[in-house]
Amino acid sequence: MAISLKELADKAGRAKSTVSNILNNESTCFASEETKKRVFELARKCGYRPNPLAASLTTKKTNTIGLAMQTLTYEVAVDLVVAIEAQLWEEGYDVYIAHGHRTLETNMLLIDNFVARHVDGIISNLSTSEGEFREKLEQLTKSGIPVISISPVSKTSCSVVDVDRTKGAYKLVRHLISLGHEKIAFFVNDLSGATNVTRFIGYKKALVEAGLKVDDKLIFENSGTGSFEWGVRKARRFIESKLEATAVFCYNDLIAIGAMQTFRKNGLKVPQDISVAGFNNIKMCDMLDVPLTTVDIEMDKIGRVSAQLVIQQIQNRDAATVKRIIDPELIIRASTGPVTKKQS
Amino acid sequence: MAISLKELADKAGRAKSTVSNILNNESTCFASEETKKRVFELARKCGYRPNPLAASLTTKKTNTIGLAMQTLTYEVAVDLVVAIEAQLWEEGYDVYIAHGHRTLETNMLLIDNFVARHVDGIISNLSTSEGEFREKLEQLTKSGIPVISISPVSKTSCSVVDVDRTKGAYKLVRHLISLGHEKIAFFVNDLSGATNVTRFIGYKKALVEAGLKVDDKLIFENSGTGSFEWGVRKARRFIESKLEATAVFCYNDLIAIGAMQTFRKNGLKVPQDISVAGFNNIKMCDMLDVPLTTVDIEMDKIGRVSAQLVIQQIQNRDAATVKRIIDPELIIRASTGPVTKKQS
DNA sequence: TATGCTATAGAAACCGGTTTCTATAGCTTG
DNA sequence: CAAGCTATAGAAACCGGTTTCTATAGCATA
Repeated sequence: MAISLKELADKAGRAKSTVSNILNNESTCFASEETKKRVFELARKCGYRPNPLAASLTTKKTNTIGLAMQTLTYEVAVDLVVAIEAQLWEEGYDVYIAHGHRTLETNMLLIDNFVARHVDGIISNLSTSEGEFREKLEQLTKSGIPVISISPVSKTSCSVVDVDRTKGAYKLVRHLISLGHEKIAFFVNDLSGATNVTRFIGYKKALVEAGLKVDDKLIFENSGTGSFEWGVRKARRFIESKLEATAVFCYNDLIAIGAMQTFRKNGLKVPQDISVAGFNNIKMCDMLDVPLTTVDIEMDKIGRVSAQLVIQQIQNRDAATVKRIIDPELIIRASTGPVTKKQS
Repeated sequence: MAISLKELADKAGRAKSTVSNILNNESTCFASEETKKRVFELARKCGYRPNPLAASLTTKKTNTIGLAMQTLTYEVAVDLVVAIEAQLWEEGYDVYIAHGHRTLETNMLLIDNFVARHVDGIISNLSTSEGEFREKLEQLTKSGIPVISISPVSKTSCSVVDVDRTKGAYKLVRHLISLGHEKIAFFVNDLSGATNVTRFIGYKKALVEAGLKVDDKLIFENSGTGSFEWGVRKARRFIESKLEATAVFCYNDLIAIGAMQTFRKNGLKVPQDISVAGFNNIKMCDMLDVPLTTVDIEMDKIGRVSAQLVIQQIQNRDAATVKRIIDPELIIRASTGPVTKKQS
């Protein structure tokens, strides 16, 4: 079906090196205008498309990026993929997608596989950042394969693009404080997770700055999936424990949505009796009976930036690695409001 | 960094053809046991990984599948991608992902790009099924590149895996009828869209079978995005038009959710005053104050089947093309209930 | 007229594998 | 002892490009 360079060259009555030159260096090549024209026309007529596999063999470029995702089922992850894919497509790169299956081992395999495929660069949104994995990323960067990590990787030499979740949490909690809230509960599923800690830091910072105390009883932590159901369970426990908190900051939107629904089912009005806020700004926030106040982490922007960055580093191998931490925006909706009842 | 076959062969004191043979045909190759052992050990020690680009050049296989998605931002699309990627990864295939940008032209480019990349097979979830595009898919199938289309492509020679949306709609509407509903509105965004028509057919079939008439006034059709907001608008119009319908069947869940919320905000109780049903069974259905009755289209299953099918057809080039139409399941939740008020 | 430059193009090597075809040593068999 | 196998391995061609290096024709120059 597909015609080869050799065949095309034969038809044009020229050597394949000549034809290759014409096709790749239209402007600088020394072929005569007439020959050029003939070759281009013939190529078009025959629908010639160079075999990128063969080309890669010598050029050492595949015009391919490996995108490793920890998960795809969460909405923000999808926003990321969409933005990355769109941007890379525009720039002429194709993207291999792979999603981790939770274990460090699989994640290592994913990356190795990308390397074996000779991708030009890697964008990793894997959540692993443990020693062995971090080392691998560093090693890749050093060996000339640009790596962009979308997720906090401390003390690493690879580039990082991420959201400043600490700042986001800080902004959110300041907002709650400005509404008069002094006892603000924090629903978080696992403080050992990197992105969770960052939010906790922002939470504490805002409280401390306002002269409020950080009360351990208000931290609802335990490991879980970060799901809607988890939010429901947490909210039940919250109600049972009869705390005086007037606001709840949930580490993600789904949890907030589960919590909010549970509060309302139990006769608590949101935001009159209790303010609820989430994190991430998934589309659902706007579809609720009481729209959810949250922090927009702008995953599409992160995606675009990551894609641009990886291309930049491919084109300029010895460009310095970069940390780009994006400042998220507070989205105020109806689920948070001023304190109405007196605190005892 | 990476060691080549030639270098490995030199270290082993053997010709590269010999080493290649050992590595690829462990069992049938004629090399002496001792040589085999030495080669394997050396390969492991040096971390030898064959360059798949070079190999593909002669084998004509890239162990690569192109996955073309019309959209990625809708939840069912993600379920599909996850299932496909997971299945293909298990079988040793890598997947190129690309998502269309709405136009027929871009979709054609996507496919051409996959072909140029020499993918072993293509899974297409593009919504285009117009003449030119269908022809392209057929042509690929004929030229030996297996294509699985996840979306109705009529009269085509490529394989199709899809949900029987007609049956799903039929089941759903029968359910409503069994609850006593006789006037059932249908919210659909564009009856010229292929998957929308299928639902409409099921809707009509169930009505006709039950001896009920299909009332044009109950069909709320116009083009739109199929979004939550669209459902809100439709529901407002529905309320204004003071129809006597006691149930609404929405062509997707988001629309149903928007509609349901609007009904409730306007004082209509769901399901007491009006039953609402959707289609697709997105996760949100279970998180609502009134969980949504819907049809589960089992995208993960579709994904797995598509992946298996494409591999099957790669391994057996002259396998017949297949149409596999999966029977979706009705999921009954709280948003639909028996008719309570007398119909006038 | 010999020399040298320029414009154009071809030959050949290479990328890193796979595959086919050939070679040889050592043994068995007639 | 010659003929023929068998077991093992190497040589070479090939896949489809890119890149470098060489060749030649035609013209200007000394």
